[in-house]
Amino acid sequence: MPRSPIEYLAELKLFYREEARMPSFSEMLGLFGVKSKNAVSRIVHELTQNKLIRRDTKGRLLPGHSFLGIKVLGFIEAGFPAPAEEQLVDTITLDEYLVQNHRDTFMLKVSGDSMIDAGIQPGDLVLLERGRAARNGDIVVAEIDHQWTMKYYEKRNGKVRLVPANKRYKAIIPKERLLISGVVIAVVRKYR
Amino acid sequence: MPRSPIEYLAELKLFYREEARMPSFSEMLGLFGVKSKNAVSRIVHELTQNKLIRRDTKGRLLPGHSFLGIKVLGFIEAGFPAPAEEQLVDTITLDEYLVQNHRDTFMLKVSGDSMIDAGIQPGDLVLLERGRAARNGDIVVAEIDHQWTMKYYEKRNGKVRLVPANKRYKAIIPKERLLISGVVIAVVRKYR
DNA sequence: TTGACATGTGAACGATCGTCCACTATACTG
DNA sequence: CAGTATAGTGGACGATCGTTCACATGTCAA
Repeated sequence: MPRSPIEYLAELKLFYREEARMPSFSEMLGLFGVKSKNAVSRIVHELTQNKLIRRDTKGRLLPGHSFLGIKVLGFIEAGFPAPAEEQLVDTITLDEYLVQNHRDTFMLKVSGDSMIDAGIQPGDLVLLERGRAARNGDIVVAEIDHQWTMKYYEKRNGKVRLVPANKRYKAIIPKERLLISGVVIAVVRKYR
Repeated sequence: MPRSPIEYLAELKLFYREEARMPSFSEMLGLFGVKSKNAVSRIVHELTQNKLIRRDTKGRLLPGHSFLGIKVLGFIEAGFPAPAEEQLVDTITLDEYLVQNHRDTFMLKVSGDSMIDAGIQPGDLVLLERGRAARNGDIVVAEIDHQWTMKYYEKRNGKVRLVPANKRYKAIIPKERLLISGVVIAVVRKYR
C-alpha cells in the first residue's frame, strides 16, 4: 500500500516528539512499513527534496522546520480560508520567535497589577532580557530598595522616571542610580 | 587544563543550538579539548549522572532539559535572590509549557480591540486549540457569517452568548448553531 | 620520595550506521 | 499481450559509532 510523503512525515514527527531525535534508517523500516533500507532511502530523499526534512553538513538527518512549529493561520476578523495543505502553512516555534539572546533571557511571573493597563495581568509570565539598553517606552524590571518592580521606562531631559500602567500607582523617580534587571521583550499568558 | 562540568555543558549547548542535534563522541574531542574518546566518555558519564544530559533507550545522547528551556527565576516584587548556579534554576520551553495537543494547536494574530479589557491587544498572538469543549468564561474564536471573531464564551440556562471585553461592543447571540473554531489557551505578546 | 588515585592517551573491538548494487514485484501504457 | 517505468527486496560494503582495554601522565598527601 503506497503512502504519501505527508504520511511518512507524520510518522517522523511522531517519533521526533517522543524521542527528541531523528530515527535511524533501520528504525524507519518499522515507521514506514517497508522492509529494505533502500526503500527508506528513497523516501528520505524525496522528503529532503521537498525540504520537509534537512541534512546537516555531515549528512545527518535533521528535523524540518515544521517539526516543532505551531501553525500560524492568519488574522482574526479577516475571514481567511483554512489552508488544506499542511505544507502551505507557515510554522513558528515560540522559543525561536520570542527569544533572541538565549543566554541572557529569563522569565518572571507577575504578581502585582501595576501594569494592568498595558495588558499585563497578575499571573502572566514576562520574558526579560538582561543587559539590553532600555529605550523610552520600554517596560523594564528594575531593582529599587532590594525589591524588583515592573514599570514603563521614561527618559525626558536626561531624567529617568518609572511609570506604572495603573492610575492607582504613582511614578517612581529613582534617587540614586537605577538598576535595570531586564527589559521586557514579551508577555505570555496561559489560560488553561 | 581541567575544566568544570558546567563548561563542558556550555560547549554542548552551543553545538546543539547550531546543529539541532547532539555531537558524536568524536566531535566532542574538539569541543572538550581532549584527545581520547575515553576522556569524553567519562565526561559524558558525569554529565549523565548529574542529569544534565540524558540517554534514550538505545543509549543515544539526548539534550537535557536545560538545553532549550528558558530560566524561570521567580516572582516580581518578591525580592528573590538571583541563583548563582545554573543547575538550580528551573527551566521551561515555551512550546512545551503552552502547547498540549500539538496537532490541533494553531495561532492567530489579533487585529481588533474587542478583547482589550481582557488584556488582549491588537497585534497579540493567540494560541488556539481546535476541538476543545468551550467552558463558561473561556475565550473562544467563533465563526459568525463567514467571519472569525474572538469573544468570551458564556452559557446561561442553555443559552450561549458571545461577550466582548470592551464596553464599546455588544454581546452576540448566535441565531443558528455556533461554530467554534478554537478555544484560546494562551496569549503571546512580543514587544521587540 | 613514594604510593594512591584521578584523569587522559591511544588502540582495538563489535555494533550500527547510511550508501549502493543487482534483482524482483507491481503498476501503467500502448 | 509485451514493454517500460516505478517502487521495494535483500545483501554487501566501508565508515563511523560508542565501549572498553592497558598504559601514561598529573596531582596530592603521607
